[in-house]
Amino acid sequence: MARGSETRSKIMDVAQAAILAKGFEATSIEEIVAGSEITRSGFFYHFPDKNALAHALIKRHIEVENELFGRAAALGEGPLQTMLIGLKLMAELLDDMPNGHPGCIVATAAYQDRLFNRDVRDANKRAALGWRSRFRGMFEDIVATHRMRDDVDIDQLADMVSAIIEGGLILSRAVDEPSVTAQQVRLLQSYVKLLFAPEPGL
Amino acid sequence: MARGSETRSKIMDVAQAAILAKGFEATSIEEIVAGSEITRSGFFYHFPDKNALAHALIKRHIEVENELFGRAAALGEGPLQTMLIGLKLMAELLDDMPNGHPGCIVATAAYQDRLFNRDVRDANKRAALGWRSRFRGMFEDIVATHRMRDDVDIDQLADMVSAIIEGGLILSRAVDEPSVTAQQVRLLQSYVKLLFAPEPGL
DNA sequence: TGTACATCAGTGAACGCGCGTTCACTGATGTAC
DNA sequence: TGTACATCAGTGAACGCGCGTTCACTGATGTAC
Repeated sequence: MARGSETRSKIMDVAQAAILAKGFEATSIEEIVAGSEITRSGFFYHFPDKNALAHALIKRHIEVENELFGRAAALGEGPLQTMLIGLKLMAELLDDMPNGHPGCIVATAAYQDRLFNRDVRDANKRAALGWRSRFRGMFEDIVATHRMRDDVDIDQLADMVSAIIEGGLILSRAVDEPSVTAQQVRLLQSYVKLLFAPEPGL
Repeated sequence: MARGSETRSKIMDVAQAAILAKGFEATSIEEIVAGSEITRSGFFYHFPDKNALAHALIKRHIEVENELFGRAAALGEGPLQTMLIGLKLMAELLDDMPNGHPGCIVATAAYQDRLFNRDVRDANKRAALGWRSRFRGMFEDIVATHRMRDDVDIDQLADMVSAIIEGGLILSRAVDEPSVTAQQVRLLQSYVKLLFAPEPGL
Protein backbone atom coordinates (compact mmCIF):
# COMPACT_ATOMS: atom_id res chain seq x y z
CA MET A 1 0.00 0.00 0.00
CA ALA A 2 1.43 3.30 -1.08
CA ARG A 3 2.04 6.10 1.37
CA GLY A 4 -0.98 8.10 0.26
CA SER A 5 -3.61 5.40 0.52
CA GLU A 6 -2.49 4.51 4.03
CA THR A 7 -3.29 8.03 5.13
CA ARG A 8 -6.55 7.92 3.23
CA SER A 9 -7.77 4.79 4.94
CA LYS A 10 -6.62 6.10 8.30
CA ILE A 11 -8.76 9.18 7.73
CA MET A 12 -11.69 6.91 6.91
CA ASP A 13 -11.18 4.77 10.02
CA VAL A 14 -11.01 7.75 12.33
CA ALA A 15 -13.96 9.42 10.63
CA GLN A 16 -16.09 6.28 10.75
CA ALA A 17 -15.55 5.78 14.46
CA ALA A 18 -16.40 9.40 15.17
CA ILE A 19 -19.42 9.48 12.88
CA LEU A 20 -20.84 6.29 14.36
CA ALA A 21 -20.37 7.74 17.81
CA LYS A 22 -21.96 11.11 17.21
CA GLY A 23 -23.30 11.58 13.72
CA PHE A 24 -21.95 13.11 10.57
CA GLU A 25 -22.70 16.76 11.15
CA ALA A 26 -21.38 16.64 14.69
CA THR A 27 -18.05 15.25 13.53
CA SER A 28 -15.82 18.12 12.46
CA ILE A 29 -13.01 17.90 9.95
CA GLU A 30 -10.76 19.43 12.57
CA GLU A 31 -11.41 16.42 14.81
CA ILE A 32 -10.87 13.91 12.02
CA VAL A 33 -7.53 15.36 11.02
CA ALA A 34 -6.37 15.53 14.63
CA GLY A 35 -7.05 11.80 15.01
CA SER A 36 -5.37 11.10 11.68
CA GLU A 37 -2.25 13.12 12.52
CA ILE A 38 -2.59 15.33 9.52
CA THR A 39 -3.62 18.92 8.81
CA ARG A 40 -6.96 20.20 7.61
CA SER A 41 -5.59 20.73 4.15
CA GLY A 42 -4.26 17.21 4.07
CA PHE A 43 -7.83 16.06 4.39
CA PHE A 44 -8.85 18.08 1.37
CA TYR A 45 -6.04 16.59 -0.61
CA HIS A 46 -7.68 13.18 -0.23
CA PHE A 47 -11.34 14.19 -0.39
CA PRO A 48 -12.72 17.08 -2.45
CA ASP A 49 -15.20 17.83 0.32
CA LYS A 50 -16.93 16.34 3.35
CA ASN A 51 -19.61 14.66 1.27
CA ALA A 52 -16.98 12.73 -0.64
CA LEU A 53 -15.87 11.24 2.66
CA ALA A 54 -19.41 10.05 3.42
CA HIS A 55 -19.64 8.56 -0.05
CA ALA A 56 -16.37 6.68 0.36
CA LEU A 57 -17.49 5.31 3.74
CA ILE A 58 -20.74 3.98 2.34
CA LYS A 59 -18.96 2.26 -0.53
CA ARG A 60 -16.44 0.65 1.77
CA HIS A 61 -19.13 -0.54 4.15
CA ILE A 62 -21.08 -2.29 1.39
CA GLU A 63 -18.04 -4.38 0.58
CA VAL A 64 -17.61 -5.40 4.22
CA GLU A 65 -21.20 -6.55 4.52
CA ASN A 66 -21.12 -8.41 1.24
CA GLU A 67 -18.24 -10.40 2.56
CA LEU A 68 -20.08 -11.28 5.78
CA PHE A 69 -23.05 -12.73 3.97
CA GLY A 70 -20.79 -14.59 1.63
CA ARG A 71 -19.38 -16.42 4.64
CA ALA A 72 -22.90 -17.19 5.90
CA ALA A 73 -23.84 -18.78 2.58
CA ALA A 74 -20.80 -21.04 2.78
CA LEU A 75 -21.74 -22.28 6.26
CA GLY A 76 -25.43 -23.08 5.84
CA GLU A 77 -26.94 -26.15 4.22
CA GLY A 78 -30.12 -25.15 2.50
CA PRO A 79 -31.60 -21.64 2.23
CA LEU A 80 -33.44 -21.50 5.56
CA GLN A 81 -30.42 -22.57 7.54
CA THR A 82 -28.24 -20.08 5.64
CA MET A 83 -30.62 -17.28 6.53
CA LEU A 84 -30.75 -18.26 10.20
CA ILE A 85 -26.96 -18.55 10.34
CA GLY A 86 -26.59 -15.19 8.60
CA LEU A 87 -28.78 -13.56 11.23
CA LYS A 88 -26.86 -15.30 13.96
CA LEU A 89 -23.54 -14.09 12.59
CA MET A 90 -24.99 -10.60 12.34
CA ALA A 91 -26.16 -10.72 15.95
CA GLU A 92 -22.73 -11.88 17.08
CA LEU A 93 -21.04 -9.14 15.10
CA LEU A 94 -23.31 -6.58 16.74
CA ASP A 95 -22.54 -8.00 20.16
CA ASP A 96 -18.83 -7.58 19.49
CA MET A 97 -18.96 -4.06 18.13
CA PRO A 98 -22.22 -2.64 19.46
CA ASN A 99 -22.17 0.74 17.79
CA GLY A 100 -19.44 -0.01 15.38
CA HIS A 101 -21.61 -1.61 12.79
CA PRO A 102 -21.28 0.44 9.66
CA GLY A 103 -24.96 0.13 8.91
CA CYS A 104 -25.48 3.20 11.02
CA ILE A 105 -24.05 5.25 8.25
CA VAL A 106 -27.16 4.56 6.27
CA ALA A 107 -29.25 5.72 9.16
CA THR A 108 -27.20 8.82 9.65
CA ALA A 109 -27.51 9.59 5.98
CA ALA A 110 -31.25 9.01 5.98
CA TYR A 111 -31.83 11.27 8.93
CA GLN A 112 -29.68 14.14 7.90
CA ASP A 113 -30.88 14.26 4.36
CA ARG A 114 -30.26 17.85 3.55
CA LEU A 115 -26.76 17.76 4.91
CA PHE A 116 -25.72 15.45 2.12
CA ASN A 117 -25.63 16.08 -1.58
CA ARG A 118 -27.42 14.03 -4.18
CA ASP A 119 -24.46 11.70 -4.74
CA VAL A 120 -24.42 10.54 -1.15
CA ARG A 121 -28.17 10.13 -0.89
CA ASP A 122 -28.17 8.08 -4.08
CA ALA A 123 -25.37 5.85 -2.84
CA ASN A 124 -27.32 5.36 0.36
CA LYS A 125 -30.46 4.46 -1.53
CA ARG A 126 -28.63 2.00 -3.77
CA ALA A 127 -27.18 0.35 -0.68
CA ALA A 128 -30.61 -0.13 0.89
CA LEU A 129 -32.09 -1.46 -2.36
CA GLY A 130 -29.11 -3.77 -2.70
CA TRP A 131 -29.80 -5.33 0.68
CA ARG A 132 -33.46 -5.69 -0.19
CA SER A 133 -32.66 -7.63 -3.31
CA ARG A 134 -30.05 -9.78 -1.58
CA PHE A 135 -32.42 -10.81 1.19
CA ARG A 136 -35.31 -11.20 -1.20
CA GLY A 137 -33.22 -13.67 -3.14
CA MET A 138 -32.55 -15.62 0.02
CA PHE A 139 -36.21 -15.62 1.07
CA GLU A 140 -37.29 -16.71 -2.41
CA ASP A 141 -35.09 -19.76 -2.06
CA ILE A 142 -36.68 -20.48 1.30
CA VAL A 143 -40.21 -20.08 0.00
CA ALA A 144 -39.43 -22.49 -2.83
CA THR A 145 -38.73 -25.28 -0.37
CA HIS A 146 -40.73 -24.44 2.76
CA ARG A 147 -44.33 -23.75 3.55
CA MET A 148 -44.91 -20.17 4.75
CA ARG A 149 -47.13 -20.10 7.86
CA ASP A 150 -48.43 -16.57 7.27
CA ASP A 151 -48.93 -14.90 3.92
CA VAL A 152 -46.47 -12.01 3.88
CA ASP A 153 -44.74 -10.11 1.10
CA ILE A 154 -41.18 -11.26 0.35
CA ASP A 155 -39.85 -7.78 -0.41
CA GLN A 156 -41.19 -6.50 2.88
CA LEU A 157 -39.68 -9.44 4.69
CA ALA A 158 -36.35 -8.67 3.04
CA ASP A 159 -36.61 -5.05 4.19
CA MET A 160 -37.23 -6.23 7.72
CA VAL A 161 -33.59 -7.25 8.09
CA SER A 162 -32.39 -3.73 7.46
CA ALA A 163 -35.23 -2.17 9.42
CA ILE A 164 -34.60 -4.23 12.52
CA ILE A 165 -30.88 -3.48 12.49
CA GLU A 166 -31.31 0.23 12.02
CA GLY A 167 -34.14 0.42 14.51
CA GLY A 168 -32.18 -1.65 16.99
CA LEU A 169 -29.20 0.66 16.71
CA ILE A 170 -31.35 3.70 17.33
CA LEU A 171 -33.13 2.19 20.29
CA SER A 172 -29.87 0.94 21.70
CA ARG A 173 -28.54 4.47 21.67
CA ALA A 174 -31.70 5.98 23.04
CA VAL A 175 -31.79 3.71 26.10
CA ASP A 176 -28.00 3.38 26.24
CA GLU A 177 -27.96 -0.42 26.20
CA PRO A 178 -25.55 -1.74 23.57
CA SER A 179 -27.00 -5.25 23.63
CA VAL A 180 -30.39 -4.16 22.28
CA THR A 181 -29.48 -4.35 18.59
CA ALA A 182 -28.28 -7.94 18.69
CA GLN A 183 -31.35 -8.93 20.71
CA GLN A 184 -33.61 -7.48 18.05
CA VAL A 185 -31.79 -9.39 15.33
CA ARG A 186 -32.36 -12.59 17.33
CA LEU A 187 -36.07 -11.81 17.54
CA LEU A 188 -36.11 -11.49 13.78
CA GLN A 189 -34.46 -14.90 13.67
CA SER A 190 -37.28 -16.21 15.85
CA TYR A 191 -39.84 -14.77 13.45
CA VAL A 192 -38.19 -16.36 10.43
CA LYS A 193 -38.11 -19.67 12.28
CA LEU A 194 -41.82 -19.48 13.14
CA LEU A 195 -42.67 -18.50 9.59
CA PHE A 196 -40.81 -21.29 7.84
CA ALA A 197 -39.52 -24.01 10.14
CA PRO A 198 -41.40 -27.30 9.65
CA GLU A 199 -41.54 -28.18 13.33
CA PRO A 200 -41.29 -26.06 16.49
CA GLY A 201 -37.72 -25.68 17.71
CA LEU A 202 -35.69 -26.43 14.57
CA MET B 1 -55.85 29.89 24.55
CA ALA B 2 -53.99 33.07 25.29
CA ARG B 3 -52.17 35.00 22.59
CA GLY B 4 -48.75 33.79 23.69
CA SER B 5 -49.40 30.07 23.79
CA GLU B 6 -50.94 30.15 20.31
CA THR B 7 -47.66 31.46 18.98
CA ARG B 8 -45.77 28.92 21.02
CA SER B 9 -47.66 25.95 19.63
CA LYS B 10 -47.40 27.35 16.12
CA ILE B 11 -43.63 27.47 16.54
CA MET B 12 -43.73 23.84 17.67
CA ASP B 13 -45.88 22.75 14.74
CA VAL B 14 -43.66 24.43 12.19
CA ALA B 15 -40.51 23.15 13.87
CA GLN B 16 -41.80 19.59 14.11
CA ALA B 17 -42.68 19.42 10.43
CA ALA B 18 -39.29 20.79 9.46
CA ILE B 19 -37.36 18.58 11.87
CA LEU B 20 -39.17 15.44 10.71
CA ALA B 21 -38.41 16.38 7.14
CA LYS B 22 -34.73 17.10 7.51
CA GLY B 23 -33.42 16.58 11.01
CA PHE B 24 -32.85 18.84 13.97
CA GLU B 25 -29.49 20.31 13.14
CA ALA B 26 -30.47 21.01 9.56
CA THR B 27 -33.52 22.98 10.68
CA SER B 28 -32.46 26.54 11.41
CA ILE B 29 -34.18 28.89 13.79
CA GLU B 30 -34.38 31.38 10.95
CA GLU B 31 -36.51 28.92 9.01
CA ILE B 32 -38.74 28.14 11.96
CA VAL B 33 -39.48 31.77 12.70
CA ALA B 34 -40.16 32.49 9.03
CA GLY B 35 -42.81 29.75 8.99
CA SER B 36 -44.22 30.98 12.29
CA GLU B 37 -44.46 34.60 11.13
CA ILE B 38 -42.36 35.88 13.95
CA THR B 39 -38.82 37.21 14.39
CA ARG B 40 -35.75 35.33 15.64
CA SER B 41 -36.00 37.05 18.98
CA GLY B 42 -39.63 36.10 19.29
CA PHE B 43 -38.50 32.50 19.24
CA PHE B 44 -36.13 33.13 22.14
CA TYR B 45 -38.91 34.70 24.10
CA HIS B 46 -40.74 31.35 24.08
CA PHE B 47 -37.76 29.01 24.33
CA PRO B 48 -34.53 29.74 26.19
CA ASP B 49 -32.57 27.93 23.49
CA LYS B 50 -32.89 25.41 20.68
CA ASN B 51 -32.58 22.43 23.02
CA ALA B 52 -35.61 23.60 24.96
CA LEU B 53 -37.61 23.35 21.75
CA ALA B 54 -36.53 19.73 21.25
CA HIS B 55 -37.44 18.98 24.82
CA ALA B 56 -40.89 20.48 24.43
CA LEU B 57 -41.49 18.51 21.24
CA ILE B 58 -40.59 15.22 22.89
CA LYS B 59 -42.92 15.90 25.79
CA ARG B 60 -45.79 16.80 23.52
CA HIS B 61 -45.26 13.73 21.39
CA ILE B 62 -45.41 11.37 24.36
CA GLU B 63 -48.86 12.67 25.22
CA VAL B 64 -50.07 12.11 21.66
CA GLU B 65 -48.90 8.51 21.63
CA ASN B 66 -50.31 7.76 25.02
CA GLU B 67 -53.68 8.79 23.75
CA LEU B 68 -53.44 6.52 20.70
CA PHE B 69 -52.76 3.41 22.76
CA GLY B 70 -55.50 4.36 25.14
CA ARG B 71 -57.94 4.15 22.24
CA ALA B 72 -56.54 0.74 21.21
CA ALA B 73 -57.11 -0.66 24.68
CA ALA B 74 -60.73 0.44 24.56
CA LEU B 75 -61.35 -1.33 21.23
CA GLY B 76 -59.80 -4.75 21.88
CA GLU B 77 -61.31 -7.64 23.83
CA GLY B 78 -58.54 -9.49 25.56
CA PRO B 79 -54.84 -8.60 25.60
CA LEU B 80 -53.78 -10.27 22.35
CA GLN B 81 -56.50 -8.63 20.35
CA THR B 82 -55.72 -5.26 21.94
CA MET B 83 -52.09 -5.60 20.93
CA LEU B 84 -52.96 -6.56 17.37
CA ILE B 85 -55.43 -3.71 17.08
CA GLY B 86 -52.88 -1.30 18.52
CA LEU B 87 -50.38 -2.31 15.86
CA LYS B 88 -53.04 -2.04 13.20
CA LEU B 89 -53.95 1.49 14.32
CA MET B 90 -50.29 2.38 14.33
CA ALA B 91 -49.84 1.06 10.79
CA GLU B 92 -52.84 3.04 9.62
CA LEU B 93 -51.55 6.18 11.29
CA LEU B 94 -48.21 5.71 9.55
CA ASP B 95 -49.97 5.22 6.21
CA ASP B 96 -51.78 8.51 6.68
CA MET B 97 -48.81 10.57 7.75
CA PRO B 98 -45.80 8.67 6.45
CA ASN B 99 -43.05 10.85 7.80
CA GLY B 100 -45.16 12.79 10.17
CA HIS B 101 -45.05 10.32 12.99
CA PRO B 102 -43.48 12.06 15.92
CA GLY B 103 -41.51 8.98 16.86
CA CYS B 104 -38.84 10.17 14.52
CA ILE B 105 -37.90 12.75 17.05
CA VAL B 106 -36.51 10.00 19.22
CA ALA B 107 -34.48 8.74 16.31
CA THR B 108 -33.19 12.18 15.51
CA ALA B 109 -32.21 12.66 19.10
CA ALA B 110 -30.51 9.30 19.32
CA TYR B 111 -28.47 9.91 16.22
CA GLN B 112 -27.37 13.40 16.95
CA ASP B 113 -26.44 12.80 20.50
CA ARG B 114 -23.83 15.42 20.97
CA LEU B 115 -26.01 18.10 19.48
CA PHE B 116 -28.37 17.87 22.40
CA ASN B 117 -27.79 18.65 26.03
CA ARG B 118 -28.30 16.20 28.85
CA ASP B 119 -31.90 17.29 29.46
CA VAL B 120 -32.99 16.35 25.98
CA ARG B 121 -31.13 13.05 25.92
CA ASP B 122 -32.67 12.11 29.25
CA ALA B 123 -36.15 12.98 28.07
CA ASN B 124 -35.51 10.86 25.02
CA LYS B 125 -34.34 7.94 27.11
CA ARG B 126 -37.31 8.18 29.46
CA ALA B 127 -39.62 8.13 26.46
CA ALA B 128 -38.03 4.95 25.09
CA LEU B 129 -38.10 3.25 28.48
CA GLY B 130 -41.71 4.33 28.89
CA TRP B 131 -42.68 2.57 25.68
CA ARG B 132 -40.79 -0.52 26.73
CA SER B 133 -42.71 -0.74 29.97
CA ARG B 134 -46.04 -0.05 28.32
CA PHE B 135 -45.58 -2.79 25.76
CA ARG B 136 -44.09 -5.17 28.30
CA GLY B 137 -47.25 -4.76 30.34
CA MET B 138 -49.34 -5.63 27.33
CA PHE B 139 -47.23 -8.65 26.44
CA GLU B 140 -47.32 -9.89 30.05
CA ASP B 141 -51.10 -9.94 29.84
CA ILE B 142 -50.89 -11.93 26.65
CA VAL B 143 -48.42 -14.42 28.05
CA ALA B 144 -50.70 -14.97 31.04
CA THR B 145 -53.46 -16.24 28.79
CA HIS B 146 -51.71 -17.62 25.70
CA ARG B 147 -49.07 -20.18 25.01
CA MET B 148 -45.89 -18.66 23.52
CA ARG B 149 -44.66 -20.66 20.53
CA ASP B 150 -41.03 -19.59 20.88
CA ASP B 151 -39.25 -18.73 24.09
CA VAL B 152 -38.38 -15.06 23.78
CA ASP B 153 -37.76 -12.32 26.32
CA ILE B 154 -40.74 -10.09 26.99
CA ASP B 155 -38.69 -6.91 27.40
CA GLN B 156 -37.01 -7.51 24.09
CA LEU B 157 -40.35 -8.18 22.47
CA ALA B 158 -41.62 -4.90 23.90
CA ASP B 159 -38.62 -3.08 22.48
CA MET B 160 -39.34 -4.55 19.09
CA VAL B 161 -42.33 -2.26 18.67
CA SER B 162 -40.17 0.83 18.93
CA ALA B 163 -37.32 -0.70 16.97
CA ILE B 164 -39.49 -1.68 14.04
CA ILE B 165 -41.08 1.76 13.85
CA GLU B 166 -37.80 3.63 14.03
CA GLY B 167 -36.08 1.26 11.63
CA GLY B 168 -39.02 1.42 9.26
CA LEU B 169 -38.91 5.20 9.22
CA ILE B 170 -35.22 5.20 8.44
CA LEU B 171 -35.51 2.63 5.70
CA SER B 172 -38.51 4.41 4.26
CA ARG B 173 -36.42 7.55 3.92
CA ALA B 174 -33.41 5.76 2.58
CA VAL B 175 -35.32 4.12 -0.28
CA ASP B 176 -37.82 6.97 -0.54
CA GLU B 177 -40.91 4.77 -0.19
CA PRO B 178 -43.29 6.17 2.43
CA SER B 179 -45.26 2.94 2.72
CA VAL B 180 -42.33 0.96 4.13
CA THR B 181 -42.86 1.88 7.77
CA ALA B 182 -46.46 0.73 7.91
CA GLN B 183 -45.52 -2.49 6.12
CA GLN B 184 -42.92 -3.23 8.74
CA VAL B 185 -45.42 -2.66 11.54
CA ARG B 186 -47.74 -5.15 9.83
CA LEU B 187 -44.93 -7.70 9.73
CA LEU B 188 -44.50 -7.25 13.44
CA GLN B 189 -48.22 -7.91 13.76
CA SER B 190 -47.70 -11.12 11.83
CA TYR B 191 -44.92 -12.15 14.21
CA VAL B 192 -47.05 -11.49 17.27
CA LYS B 193 -49.83 -13.53 15.70
CA LEU B 194 -47.53 -16.46 14.99
CA LEU B 195 -46.09 -16.27 18.48
CA PHE B 196 -49.36 -16.27 20.37
CA ALA B 197 -52.41 -17.02 18.25
CA PRO B 198 -53.92 -20.44 19.12
CA GLU B 199 -54.66 -21.42 15.52
CA PRO B 200 -53.22 -20.30 12.18
CA GLY B 201 -55.04 -17.32 10.73
CA LEU B 202 -56.73 -15.84 13.79
C1' DT C 1 25.04 7.60 -13.67
C1' DG C 2 23.61 12.17 -13.30
C1' DT C 3 20.33 15.79 -14.23
C1' DA C 4 15.64 17.95 -15.29
C1' DC C 5 11.10 17.69 -14.71
C1' DA C 6 6.57 15.98 -13.07
C1' DT C 7 3.69 14.15 -9.81
C1' DC C 8 2.48 12.92 -5.02
C1' DA C 9 1.34 14.07 -0.52
C1' DG C 10 1.01 17.13 1.89
C1' DT C 11 1.48 22.42 4.90
C1' DG C 12 -0.20 26.98 6.86
C1' DA C 13 -2.70 30.88 6.85
C1' DA C 14 -6.77 33.18 5.74
C1' DC C 15 -11.60 33.74 4.38
C1' DG C 16 -16.48 33.89 4.65
C1' DC C 17 -20.69 32.69 6.09
C1' DG C 18 -24.46 30.68 8.55
C1' DC C 19 -26.39 30.29 12.77
C1' DG C 20 -27.36 30.38 17.68
C1' DT C 21 -27.58 33.73 21.10
C1' DT C 22 -27.76 38.36 23.50
C1' DC C 23 -29.45 42.73 24.73
C1' DA C 24 -31.59 47.09 24.96
C1' DC C 25 -35.82 48.61 23.78
C1' DT C 26 -41.29 48.81 22.79
C1' DG C 27 -46.35 48.62 22.08
C1' DA C 28 -50.36 46.30 23.85
C1' DT C 29 -52.94 44.17 27.52
C1' DG C 30 -54.07 43.42 32.48
C1' DT C 31 -54.45 44.96 37.36
C1' DA C 32 -54.59 47.96 41.74
C1' DC C 33 -56.40 51.80 43.90
C1' DT D 1 -63.93 56.04 36.02
C1' DG D 2 -59.41 57.45 35.32
C1' DT D 3 -54.55 56.99 36.15
C1' DA D 4 -50.04 54.47 37.30
C1' DC D 5 -47.63 50.61 37.04
C1' DA D 6 -46.42 45.78 35.80
C1' DT D 7 -46.32 42.09 32.86
C1' DC D 8 -46.75 39.92 28.26
C1' DA D 9 -45.28 39.24 23.78
C1' DG D 10 -42.68 40.49 21.17
C1' DT D 11 -38.82 43.71 17.71
C1' DG D 12 -34.20 44.83 15.50
C1' DA D 13 -29.57 45.07 15.33
C1' DA D 14 -25.30 43.21 16.47
C1' DC D 15 -21.96 39.73 18.02
C1' DG D 16 -18.97 35.84 17.96
C1' DC D 17 -17.54 31.60 16.83
C1' DG D 18 -17.04 27.20 14.64
C1' DC D 19 -16.42 25.09 10.56
C1' DG D 20 -16.01 23.95 5.70
C1' DT D 21 -13.34 25.46 2.02
C1' DT D 22 -9.62 27.81 -0.78
C1' DC D 23 -5.13 28.88 -2.33
C1' DA D 24 -0.37 29.65 -2.86
C1' DC D 25 3.40 27.17 -1.67
C1' DT D 26 6.82 22.95 -0.53
C1' DG D 27 9.63 18.75 0.35
C1' DA D 28 9.98 14.01 -1.08
C1' DT D 29 9.54 10.42 -4.47
C1' DG D 30 9.28 8.65 -9.31
C1' DT D 31 10.43 8.86 -14.31
C1' DA D 32 12.72 10.07 -19.00
C1' DC D 33 16.74 10.65 -21.40
